Amino acid sequence: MPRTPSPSIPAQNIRVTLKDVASVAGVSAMTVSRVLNAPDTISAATVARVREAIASTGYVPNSAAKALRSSKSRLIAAVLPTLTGSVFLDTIGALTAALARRGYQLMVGQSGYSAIGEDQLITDIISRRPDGIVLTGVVHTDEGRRRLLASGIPIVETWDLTPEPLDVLVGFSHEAVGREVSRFLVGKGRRRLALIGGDDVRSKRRWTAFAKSARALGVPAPVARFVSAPTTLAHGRETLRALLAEHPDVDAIFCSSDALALGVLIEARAQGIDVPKQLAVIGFGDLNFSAQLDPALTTVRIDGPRIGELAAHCIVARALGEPLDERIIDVGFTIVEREST
Amino acid sequence: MPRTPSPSIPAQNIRVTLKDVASVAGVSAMTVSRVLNAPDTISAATVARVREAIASTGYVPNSAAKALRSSKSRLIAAVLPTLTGSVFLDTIGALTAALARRGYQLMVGQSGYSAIGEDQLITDIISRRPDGIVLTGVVHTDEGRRRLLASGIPIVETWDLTPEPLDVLVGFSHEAVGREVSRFLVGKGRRRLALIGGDDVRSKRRWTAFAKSARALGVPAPVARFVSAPTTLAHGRETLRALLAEHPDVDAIFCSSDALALGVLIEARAQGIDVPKQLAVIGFGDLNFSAQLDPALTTVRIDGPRIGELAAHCIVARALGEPLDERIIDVGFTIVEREST
DNA sequence: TTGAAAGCGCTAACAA
DNA sequence: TTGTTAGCGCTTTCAA
Repeated sequence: MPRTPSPSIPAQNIRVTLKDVASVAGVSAMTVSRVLNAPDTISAATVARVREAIASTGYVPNSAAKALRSSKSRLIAAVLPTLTGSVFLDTIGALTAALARRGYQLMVGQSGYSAIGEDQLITDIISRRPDGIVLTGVVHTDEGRRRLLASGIPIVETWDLTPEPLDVLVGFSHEAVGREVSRFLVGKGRRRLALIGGDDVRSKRRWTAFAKSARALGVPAPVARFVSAPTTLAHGRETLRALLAEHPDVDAIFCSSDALALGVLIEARAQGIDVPKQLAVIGFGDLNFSAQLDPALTTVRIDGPRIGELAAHCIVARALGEPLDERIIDVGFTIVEREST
Repeated sequence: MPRTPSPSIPAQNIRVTLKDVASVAGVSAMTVSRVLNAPDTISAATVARVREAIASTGYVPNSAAKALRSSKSRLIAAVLPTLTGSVFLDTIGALTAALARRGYQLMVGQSGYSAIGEDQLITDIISRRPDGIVLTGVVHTDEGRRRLLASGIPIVETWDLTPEPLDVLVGFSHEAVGREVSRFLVGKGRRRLALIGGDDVRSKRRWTAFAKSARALGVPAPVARFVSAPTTLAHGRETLRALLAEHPDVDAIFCSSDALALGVLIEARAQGIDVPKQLAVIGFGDLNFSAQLDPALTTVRIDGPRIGELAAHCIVARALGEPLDERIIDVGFTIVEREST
């Protein structure tokens, strides 16, 4: 019978309640509650006695009861397209850690890359009455935005500087990225620019600014190819092949992800194309392998963990009704120049 | 005042309760509850009337009240070391999706690679009264295991075939991986084996079996280098350099992750070492870029999403008190042979 | 097929 | 500093 708890385990039972602790300690339930939530208001002797009772009974508070009574769930919901291979992972990881430090738990919802199921997801989230919702790289249907807003739950959007945020926003301007990358490439003497991106809204916004800026700088109109998200190395290889077949004179490529860029690098080598001499390649994301590639990959770096930490700060402040210095935080980005351009 | 909800938004309010819906529909609260949870027991006409009232009021159930009364939270907690760069991501992603399909939400806890804070994490998790807990790649302190068990909450461990599972287990044998990889390499004529791994328990278990099997096959004792988790490409480069400096005759390397293996590949190329002629390289994880590398990387493939789906199946079955066919599920692994060996 | 009463475990509000 | 009362929103149980 290896699964029977050994007798050394205290009589911990999931059904131990505040009342049980109270009667063991010889105080009222309210006093136990105060020891847990505001020990300063209770005499040291009582606190000690109650703490002992808690330990001996193995009491663990019931968050559902707490949430029901106090209307505070200490739960934050995060919505992102998918967990798998996501550029948002560092953000979500940092968010989880920063929230845990503040006594909040994270609930994860994957919206997928389509709007299907989003409605159900939103209902599920609202039904938990989280103290806040962090949206990451998610574009909502109007209906979804409306329901989220109507719920009255504080919302922080991240990874995007939209013109009309729902409430608080922590991100950067994808337009600025597109513009600066095209300036950077043209500044390096490139004239036939191209972009390979995912078919998501953020990538499209970078493209629009990229193309517009290139034209303003007097070089020929760039060309673009879009692949279905999430973007992979294989996409990069295939798309470079197709792109060069049609536009052999392209001399610079902006890839929507470092994975795509790695694919481009590999395909270029396979075709005997010299990077950066014949072709400049710049990625997006600065994954941990990018600096180590040969040639080392020039890329756009976003401080994902910082976004997560700021989002945690903002959403907790909003949840507690504290004032926020700014409603829109631009974390910016950096073009990390390496060997591939 | 752009933040004031537009008047077209229905009077959705987070404070709409079952009672409100009931009075709008002209029925009792209990009837509304039944329409939501067991519509078959209610007449079609009443169902329609209640559904209308729900829509017009914008009612969203309160999970905390539901959980408190019914002792069912429809919440599953997942514990993993870290979200960032984790080999478990596909598993967690699939788990989240599979649970959502069954009406369950996922709560994420990061235990870190140390035991610090694990105790607090466990308390936080138990206090939510999740219907189940999925443990992924986490080795617990005895105290932690005891408290988890004492909580009475169903537990599924994943990614590991430990000799004494807490309850249900979905994983594979790290010993078998180590053994098979050494057999594979020796079968290819290699004799001076080496391993580069993370300093986690699973990696160490693979190493022990790898070394033992190699000796049994009559080749010299393999050498190993361990780096702090999570493993990166940079670790791979550095460690290969150090390893070859000391053991220049090594002719095969088993890396604990494909990221490490990529680093080894890059460093080998930088040093003018021919892979696979002079050095065979095998990774672990089969990341999406591994097949595209040059040379394409031989690696050990684990079906991460399958583990997540099976874990979802098991934990939900346990939560509902349904019988389970097996308590230990071995998903196995595959050595995917490519160009690097 | 529907309703009424009770209470899940906790804390806000008030009282002592 | 501590206790009492009431009730958060829902579902279990019993009754009709």
